[in-house]
Amino acid sequence: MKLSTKGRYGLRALIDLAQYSEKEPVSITSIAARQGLSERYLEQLMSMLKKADLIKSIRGAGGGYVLNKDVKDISVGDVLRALEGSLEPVTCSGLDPEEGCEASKECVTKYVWQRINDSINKTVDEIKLDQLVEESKEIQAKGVSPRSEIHCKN
Amino acid sequence: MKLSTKGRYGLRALIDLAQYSEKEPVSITSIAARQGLSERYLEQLMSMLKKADLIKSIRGAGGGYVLNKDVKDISVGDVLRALEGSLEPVTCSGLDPEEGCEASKECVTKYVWQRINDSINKTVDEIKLDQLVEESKEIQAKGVSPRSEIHCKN
DNA sequence: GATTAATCCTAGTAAAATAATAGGGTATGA
DNA sequence: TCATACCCTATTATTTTACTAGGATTAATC
Repeated sequence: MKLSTKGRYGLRALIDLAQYSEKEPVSITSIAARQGLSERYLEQLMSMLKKADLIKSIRGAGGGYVLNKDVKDISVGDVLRALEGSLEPVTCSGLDPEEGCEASKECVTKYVWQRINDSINKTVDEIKLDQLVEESKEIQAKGVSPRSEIHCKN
Repeated sequence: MKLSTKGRYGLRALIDLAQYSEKEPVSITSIAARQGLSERYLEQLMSMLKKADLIKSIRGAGGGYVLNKDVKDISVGDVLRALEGSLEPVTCSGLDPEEGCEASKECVTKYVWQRINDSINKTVDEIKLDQLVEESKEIQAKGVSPRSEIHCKN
């Protein structure tokens, strides 16, 4: 039940982007440098966020990315689902009656998976990007490692 | 964010065990046959459930496993944590202030991981084994595939 | 128009985790 | 003594993850 680096790095990257893209587009290079991530890997994550219409890109010199929605209209759930795919704890749980596995009728555990799925989605959809950006600004205002060499692995 | 077969098979196995162990110990062989699981793999899962004190074993001929607690005192959370380890969505999230990663102070996302963790645990701890056993009996009473050849992969 | 700074797209690959399989040992009832 | 069952550890095949790499396209600037 672990998130992959896609979800972890991607959420951090998007918070960073939200924080720095108010005046001009933010390049992958700059996000990667601030967050201590591989540029090439981050590129792929940004591509996924773009496909999910959370960000848009400006190509060419001076280009980069900007948000495609207001920070308050992007939830952590939107971000994680874009990067991780469905957050369902199982793949063939028959949560969707159309796509359920063939043993769905006699499946006792499917309600368990359904409830876990619902609670995860509810939780991540309640948290919006603006809250996290605010928090990030506060932490930086307090002067905690403005140019930290320590990078979180999450 | 997927559960492994450990959690999925193990929960099913424990529901099966709870249902059939009222009169006598239930062997791995019989659970594996009913649930369509590998005996050898299931053996490892049962060992984990035993280490977590959820079940106890009776060795030798006629032996098998029985529950070590009342069905109403075993939660899905107990089972999944025994099999999957912590259900935290990240490993070094600094959720525990003692063990947190070194970038913990400046970590914006840790509250997100904390909230996901809390909601998952709350959900799985609310569901007790007795509910699932009841439901399983009902399904079987309705005559849904009493000796089904179709086995759920979850 | 050339250069440079960017995103874009696909493929490949090393490492880690997962899901089993396998072999042999120990206990116990008939 | 034999068959049935749990016990414990090691090995292995497969899958997934987390990158790395190459090269194409776009656009601003010199």
